[in-house]
Amino acid sequence: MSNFYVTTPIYYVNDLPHVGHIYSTVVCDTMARFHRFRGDDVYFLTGTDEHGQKIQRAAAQQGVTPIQLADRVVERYVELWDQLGMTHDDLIRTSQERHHRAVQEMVRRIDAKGDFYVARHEGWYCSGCEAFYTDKELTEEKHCPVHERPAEWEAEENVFFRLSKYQEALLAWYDQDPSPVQPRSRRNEVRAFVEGGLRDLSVSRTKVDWGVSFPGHEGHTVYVWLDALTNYISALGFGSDDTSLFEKFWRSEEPDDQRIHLIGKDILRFHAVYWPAFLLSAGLPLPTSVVAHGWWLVDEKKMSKSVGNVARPDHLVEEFGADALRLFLLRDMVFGQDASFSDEAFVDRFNSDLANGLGNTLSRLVTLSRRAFDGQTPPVGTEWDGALRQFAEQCAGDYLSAMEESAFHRALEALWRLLGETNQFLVRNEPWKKLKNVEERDQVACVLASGLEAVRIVASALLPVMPSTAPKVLEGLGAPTVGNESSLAWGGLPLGAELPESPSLFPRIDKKKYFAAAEKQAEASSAPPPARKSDPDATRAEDSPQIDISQFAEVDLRVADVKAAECVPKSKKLLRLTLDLDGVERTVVAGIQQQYAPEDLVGGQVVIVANLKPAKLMGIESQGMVLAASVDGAAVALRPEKRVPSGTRVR
RNA sequence: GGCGGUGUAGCUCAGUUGGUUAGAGCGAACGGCUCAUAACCGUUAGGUCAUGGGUUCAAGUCCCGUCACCGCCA
Repeated sequence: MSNFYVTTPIYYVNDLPHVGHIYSTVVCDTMARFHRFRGDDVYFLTGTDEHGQKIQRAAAQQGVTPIQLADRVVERYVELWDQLGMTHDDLIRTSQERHHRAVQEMVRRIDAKGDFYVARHEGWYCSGCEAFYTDKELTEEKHCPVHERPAEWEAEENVFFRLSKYQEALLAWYDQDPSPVQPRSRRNEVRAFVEGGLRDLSVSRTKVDWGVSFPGHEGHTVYVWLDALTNYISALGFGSDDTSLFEKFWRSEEPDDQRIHLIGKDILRFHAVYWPAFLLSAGLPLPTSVVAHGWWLVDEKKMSKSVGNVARPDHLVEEFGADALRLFLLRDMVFGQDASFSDEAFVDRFNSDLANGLGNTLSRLVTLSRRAFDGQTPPVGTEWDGALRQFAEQCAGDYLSAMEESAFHRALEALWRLLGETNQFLVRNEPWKKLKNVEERDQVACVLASGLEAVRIVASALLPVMPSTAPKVLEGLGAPTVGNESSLAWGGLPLGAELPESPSLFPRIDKKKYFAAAEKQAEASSAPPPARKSDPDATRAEDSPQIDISQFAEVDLRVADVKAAECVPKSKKLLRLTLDLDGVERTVVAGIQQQYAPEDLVGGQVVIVANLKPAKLMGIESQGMVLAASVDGAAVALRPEKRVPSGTRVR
């Protein structure tokens, strides 16, 4: 038995929870449950990242305090994790006092090591990124390359961390075998970055009040990443009076103990470069692995079509249960890679794996056994089928090794291979033809017991993945509803046990009906599709400050005909549109190239803000702005339901 | 521009240290069966393994070039 510590990223409270957050947390929860299943001592942490200028500003805009804003979003996370059956041991919030203390302790340790110095720093600053940019990195208009809004020239006297000092130590760390940075392609990426030379890192801010105050530097707060990363140990009591968890899950040096940070690939650098450097400086152990997973992508094109993405993940949960979503997320993504999220894929997976696979196999076995053995599993003394047993042992072994490698898709594949084999086994033996034949009773018992046993093993292995329905399957088999690794061994099925009438655990989804209904609902509520990335627009409508009608009237919205459209060279996002506005030609640049091809728009109509000050984008003057719903950064253009004269006012 | 990755059946992906007719699941078609949730079982799907060249007795699997997409960096 070893200590197993696993963490999700801490989620920024600027953003409401979406598939990406759900996925990270589901993966960690599954890992945590799997390790408990194996008998490890597990600590599973999730949390929220609440500091920074972005939150400060968003709160000010909404007329609330930062902590009020954070509380509101955290509440949503708590509800969601509850709904999804997450078993985290703690949820750390960076606004908590225990966290502040730990961050300050971290700062003191790094300081004691002599790894801080003060320097004046001047440059283009983007508050969205909370980072400085060089001239070259900005766009021609001095806009932030990420947020595409103006960067501000700022000067600060900052505390710097001697990151460059740790270059060699980091490279040596990456080169351990197995590498602590997973998957391998990510390790290479990080290694290349570090090899290219590290610049010291500015780790204090004077423009941000909403943060951890920097010990010894009045008016400075700690850089958000130094602050945020420390959550992984602050939650364990680092810097507090009680460091028992910290000693056990972070400081222990047992070779089998693990400290795993599961992260999205976008925050790899912070976790694989900055965080280990901070820890090295502070004289603390490093994580044993930093595992980066891919993104769930939403296929925009399918979104409004008859089949595709019409429902949000939370609707899927409401309708089909958290376990179905958990299975889908783990089974349909090759771990580490990107995958596309569509509810068509979800429904297909549900029907083929849960309804037809697990549910139906359970159902046919239970019915047969109840009929043959008077409502019970086959009698005590029944022999097992050797071939099926061997097959099951092979699959269970594959499952275990795949789970250890976080290869969830392969682990699940192994279980469904066993279900497939079980169905073939039944057809080969045709027990239903032998029910009435007394002479063949032993053989029927052997076949049914072995079939039930195979399903029992599958259900036991599913406990970490489908924590609320796997026990129901086990219950349906008359087997114990809890389990550990030894439950995967052949022969655990109670013989001669009462077998409840099989309930339909996973009723097949009628795909046509489902999509017809879902589409109607989507139209009615115009539910936004699942979000993917953090998005400043993802705040709730009721959070926006109110304006009066005259303010609205200042905005001149007009319908315009699209005469021509072309991609802006060298831009991934921008389209140059030539519009006709009541006979007057206008050029408008719109950031919708990823969702619309030029030919999708030409001949149609769009709504524009007609009295917007012209602005140059990629060297083209844009005389207006196309209105579009921003769904997590992806544009859905607003277009009149029917054609109206060009220049018609919108109000 | 530099570095790295990917490109295999309609879809999602496996393909070990190069070796007989390139695989799985899903979807589709046909047949079978009837215990079961219109399920289940069997058969079929004829894919230039992105592309051009090279090494080899033999290459999806190694080498070089090209194209496309993606990631990191500049």
